[in-house]
Amino acid sequence: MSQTPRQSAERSVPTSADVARLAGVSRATVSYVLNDTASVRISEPTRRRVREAAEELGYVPHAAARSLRAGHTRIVLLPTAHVPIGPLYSRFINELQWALRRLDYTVVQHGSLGLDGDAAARAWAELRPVAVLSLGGIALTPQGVEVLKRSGAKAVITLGPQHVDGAHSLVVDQREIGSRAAEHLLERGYRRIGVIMPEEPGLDLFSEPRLAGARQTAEPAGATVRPLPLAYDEGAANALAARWRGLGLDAVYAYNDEYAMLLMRALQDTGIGIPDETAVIGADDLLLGRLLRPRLSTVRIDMVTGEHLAELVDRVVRDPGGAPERRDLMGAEAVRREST
Amino acid sequence: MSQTPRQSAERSVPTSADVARLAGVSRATVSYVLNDTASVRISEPTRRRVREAAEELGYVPHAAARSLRAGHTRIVLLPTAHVPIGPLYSRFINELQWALRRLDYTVVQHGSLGLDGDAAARAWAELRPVAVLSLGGIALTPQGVEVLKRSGAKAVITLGPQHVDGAHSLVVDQREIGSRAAEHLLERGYRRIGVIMPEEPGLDLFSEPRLAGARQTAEPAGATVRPLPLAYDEGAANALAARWRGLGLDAVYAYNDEYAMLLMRALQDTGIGIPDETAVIGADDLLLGRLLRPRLSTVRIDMVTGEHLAELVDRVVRDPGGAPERRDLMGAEAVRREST
DNA sequence: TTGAAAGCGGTACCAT
DNA sequence: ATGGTACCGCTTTCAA
Repeated sequence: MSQTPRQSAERSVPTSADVARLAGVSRATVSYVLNDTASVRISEPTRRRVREAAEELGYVPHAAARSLRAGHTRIVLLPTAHVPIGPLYSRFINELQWALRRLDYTVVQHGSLGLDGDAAARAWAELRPVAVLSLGGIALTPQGVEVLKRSGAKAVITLGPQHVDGAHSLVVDQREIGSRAAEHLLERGYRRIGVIMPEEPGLDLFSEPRLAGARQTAEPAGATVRPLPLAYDEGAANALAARWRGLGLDAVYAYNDEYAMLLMRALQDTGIGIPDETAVIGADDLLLGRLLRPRLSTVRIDMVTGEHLAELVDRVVRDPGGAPERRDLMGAEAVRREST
Repeated sequence: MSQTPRQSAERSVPTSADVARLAGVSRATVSYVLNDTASVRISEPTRRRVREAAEELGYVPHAAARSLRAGHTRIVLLPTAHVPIGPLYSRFINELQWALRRLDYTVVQHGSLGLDGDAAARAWAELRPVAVLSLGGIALTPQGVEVLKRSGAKAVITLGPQHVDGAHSLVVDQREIGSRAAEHLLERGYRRIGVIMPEEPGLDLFSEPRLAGARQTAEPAGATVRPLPLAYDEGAANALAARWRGLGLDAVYAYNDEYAMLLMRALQDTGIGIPDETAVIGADDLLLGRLLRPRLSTVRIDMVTGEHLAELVDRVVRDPGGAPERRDLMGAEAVRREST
């Protein structure tokens, strides 16, 4: 009774050598059996002995040792931005992770903690990822790409506003969204357009190009575009609403549906009629927009799905030389409801 | 011109041996210099030569080789549930990741893809994580914990509804939330309480205990509690609203603010007065609740922060024998606005 | 101050 | 059908 109750108290992690010893075979044989190596025939009794020994010891292979020997990993590195960005985006990331898991990759999220692009790339390269998938906002320079590729990355894929030299870069242009919003407002006859610019740090990566898109579309048509900074907070919205009439705007593109809801409420509380006095359009087509009164017009964004992107990663990993994808990654389309 | 333009075209990843060769020193010296090993003095000229050689070759150490040698990793494994669960939760996860990064851990998200608890634990153990942090909903059995600990995990921490044998488990009780909501409704004099149960798969992990909490509090006080399944979708909400009066309820706890908004809109469209005919309370204290009319009463949830949890992980890793944390991890408090 | 060498845990080639 | 063994890249005694 005073003895070790179970072998589970053993303090050492069993290795394949332990399994081999217990089964009375060599480490090679253990490896063959446990990996079902096709190129070698092992007798059924031996297989059983090995399996039982492994089971009994609770043997678990050591991923690092394995990939050291193999010379490559199945790690897909996902550099992560610090800011959490909306329900749409986090759903996308989640989807992506699961799709990658399903393809048997190990997903490593890796924030770069204020390291500059190249130092970050070096830190990532230490893990010898087979692929790096950089999703917007993360600096990745051509040199960084070089480092990663030299360290064995088969696929370096960026998803962002511009092409990155050396990487397989999917250009997703946020300007499209602002452009569709502006286009819609113009069609409805509005000419003095405000554009909400979230003050939350990190979002400028999205808001700036959206503003630019709105400008590109509106200004040539003779409309004016005015950026309006706004924090995601009731007080800020009320303050903006209080000076609204002085701004002389007849419409506003509110970055996304959440900011639109915030602003719309403040405007309504100030007695500003929507859409009569000011039209409001959001983006993302969230359910909440349909629940507002008036129902919120919005820009629906069709992003590439996580599944699709995971497949792309896999394809590039298998055939790094393949031609870069050139599909459109994002479609955007205005949806008229009642607020415009 | 037809030659290799830069050394970057070399196909092999430089190792510390390459650096040693170029610097004219041994691999040991390279290791000493690059790691600033304190226990050994290397002359300044040598240091420089090594550093320059490393720089020139673009040397990046191999994390797997290092941790194989070291016998341990800095990996914190985060088993991930498939379902994305609300803005609060994803913010929490994000915070946690960053806090762990700041403490120099490598965060690996790992979905278990339909493996059962023990098989999943085995898969996780392959990575030899120094810590495993299981956040609710992920099955982790006592045997799984054993496997992980034997594989070298210093900390196996679970955050969930119940204690897991062998793990350092932080019990966070979702019932508290339902209980606070019910308590608030009772205080305001309501007695026939509906509880919205999201139909989205995965959320039952949260909604069931919240319902149980509401029951525990309401029924002893002579109130009735009626669960009401609802999909996150306008049509479903309208259908529920259409049969609302037949249900004979005077109040409803709507799982969280988002479902509350959905339901409230449908009830209002049906001409049901809030709170006069039916009171509504949500949970999570999202901004959107304050933007509704009437303003939405809610249950504010004070979860442990990501930073705090990361510190706990670090503490347990450093001192695995330490006494289990016993702080309350979640506070919940009803916030009255206008909908109750 | 520096170098030689053992060894971490697997895998796969070459013998037997 | 199985075993011996070199090797993946790095760290860390131990000697010189």
